[in-house]
Amino acid sequence: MAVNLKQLAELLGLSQTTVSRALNGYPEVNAETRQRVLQAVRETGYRPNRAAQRLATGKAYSIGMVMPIAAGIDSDVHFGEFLAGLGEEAVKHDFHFVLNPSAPEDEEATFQRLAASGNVDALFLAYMRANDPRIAMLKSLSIPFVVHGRSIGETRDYPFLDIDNTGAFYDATRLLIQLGHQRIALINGPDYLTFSIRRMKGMARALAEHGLNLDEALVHHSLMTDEHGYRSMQRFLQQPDAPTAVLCSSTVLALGAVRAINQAGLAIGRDISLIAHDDVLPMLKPENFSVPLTTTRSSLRAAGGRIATRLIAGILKSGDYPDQELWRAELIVRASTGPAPQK
Amino acid sequence: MAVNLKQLAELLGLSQTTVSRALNGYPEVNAETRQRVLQAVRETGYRPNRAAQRLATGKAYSIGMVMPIAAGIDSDVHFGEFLAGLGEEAVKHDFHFVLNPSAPEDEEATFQRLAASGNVDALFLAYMRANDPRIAMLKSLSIPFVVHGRSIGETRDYPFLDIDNTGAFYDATRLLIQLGHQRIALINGPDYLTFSIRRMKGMARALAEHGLNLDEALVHHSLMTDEHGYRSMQRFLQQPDAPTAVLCSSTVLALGAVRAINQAGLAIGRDISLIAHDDVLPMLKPENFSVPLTTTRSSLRAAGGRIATRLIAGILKSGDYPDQELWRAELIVRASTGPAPQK
DNA sequence: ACGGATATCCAAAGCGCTTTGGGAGGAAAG
DNA sequence: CTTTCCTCCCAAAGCGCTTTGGATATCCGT
Repeated sequence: MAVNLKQLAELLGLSQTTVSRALNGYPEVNAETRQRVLQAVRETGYRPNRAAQRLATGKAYSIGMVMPIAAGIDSDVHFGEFLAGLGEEAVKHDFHFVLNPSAPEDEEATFQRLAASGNVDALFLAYMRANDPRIAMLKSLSIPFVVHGRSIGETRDYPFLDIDNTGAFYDATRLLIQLGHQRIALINGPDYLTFSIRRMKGMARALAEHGLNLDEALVHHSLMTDEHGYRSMQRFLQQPDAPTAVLCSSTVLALGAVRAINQAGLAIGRDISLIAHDDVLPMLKPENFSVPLTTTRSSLRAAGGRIATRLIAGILKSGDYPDQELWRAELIVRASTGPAPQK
Repeated sequence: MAVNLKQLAELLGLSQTTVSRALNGYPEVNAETRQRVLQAVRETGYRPNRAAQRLATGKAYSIGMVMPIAAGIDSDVHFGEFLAGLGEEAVKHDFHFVLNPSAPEDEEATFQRLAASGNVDALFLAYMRANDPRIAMLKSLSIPFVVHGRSIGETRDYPFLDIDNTGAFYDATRLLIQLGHQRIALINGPDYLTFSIRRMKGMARALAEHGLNLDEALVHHSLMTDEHGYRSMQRFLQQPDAPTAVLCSSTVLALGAVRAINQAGLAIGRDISLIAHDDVLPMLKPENFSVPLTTTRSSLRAAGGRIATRLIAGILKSGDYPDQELWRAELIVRASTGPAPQK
């Protein structure tokens, strides 16, 4: 049923060469001819055979991903969401995945094997850490890659997509300060991940600008599960001088935090304000919380899609995308923030 | 650097045909010659070019997966773990993935597109529901597939890998009954998934055999997050005639349940017994709970690997695996179970 | 009207593998 | 001593695409 290039060319009375060129956007083909070809493609439903293309071009048409299987990552709620974005976009372009789970200790070997296998045209990297050794490694591998997030402390001369974590939490903190809050807590992600580091920095900066200090007793780092959110919040509330506002690095953490707050008999948005970072997880919408959450929002799925798009465009040399992107998170005010309670 | 078939053949003074046959296990090749070939492969590090193989054989050497993006599935903690198993095994055989996220409503179209694309040799299906319409659909698609789990109510004439959920919870329940428990609660997964249905059935059967009834007030169905585990347990404990034992469909649920129990001031293994199903999630080991958990154990990652193995063997027509497998879960007794408290 | 651009198109050579259709040589059979 | 039959090997034809290296025709200025 499926036609191939040869048949299509015959049908059009053209050579394979011309048809191929028409399809791949080469200039040496008459505009009218190109239209005819495109039309015929539509009518016949012609789809180039990827295997043949791979063989002829040497491209793999697939992107590799080393899936970390360290604790708290592979089973991370956020990971699936990001993956969905990648997959969605990849499938549109008929690209494959090579998913390679790997323990941190043999990550390097895994990357090398993947790059050498010729099975992938590009690699993708996530869960960036400060001074992440993996980026130097990837650079030496001579295979294109894009990083989700960005390292800290290295020259920033590699392609990445990150959100402005510093800015997001700076904005959020400033809002809280403007509302009169002085003691603000932070329930953050793991302390070795760059987004955590930056969010804390953003918060510290906003505080500093208003002559306030970041109280270390009000900062917790942990995996982003709601259990951890719950426990952190509970401990904050038990402190002698409990915070009147709290920032959460994920709505998942916020889920637990909210529970702890309710349990303490406090009212969110009145007794205590809460702002969470919202990765736009479909099953956890901030507007559906009993008290709708004020959030800094940036879709994780969209990020996955964007990275796939860039990776693919890079491989195909189609389209031109910036090499480095920093997305701003929107600060969306809902009911979980309010003026600081008067003593 | 990388050698190809032609070079390898030249090096050996053989034809490509013979080398190819030696490698692919054809009989018409002298045993000694085959050894020489194998030796040369080891020395040169020859790896067949997958693109060329795909083109020549028409096989895709990749397996397709429709990743459901319905609430509570894609971001499921358990999904990543399963995926890791699949990926690990696939990569060993140099197989690719085609990850296709799809909303339930266009799942059918997604499957069809995937099957028709010629980009995958086999499909994989999970999150089985009772009378799942997808298996009839897959059968009509004339593309091999394996199901993780199994449907209920249909003729069971399709390849699957499932664990004996009924048996697992039957065993668990029987143990509790033997320990003197009469009122046993169940914190289960979503009620439309077959594993939930079967686990409840297993529990009911064990109860019935001892003249006990399953009390509907003691059964909750929900997504398997610890939040839900917490809430369910809390509600159970508030009932007038609270249960003395509880079964959880996941250690994630157990996490929440344990929290609720502790909070109620009860001692696990003495005041109340708990048995959870353990999918062997690396970040949530039952032996690391404050009171080590008695569990029914079956590794989700192993299941993923096994399915990949079977799928790949089926495509390569190498090896012979059973078409249908039912794994028994082990009942492992730890400290969270004990005799029912005397009134 | 003519050499040289310019615009369009094509034939054919791969890419690296599998597979078809033999062919040589020796053993078994007649 | 032929004839037949294995056993083991090979040459060559694809698989469906891209790309090189021209062809051919048209158009330009002079």
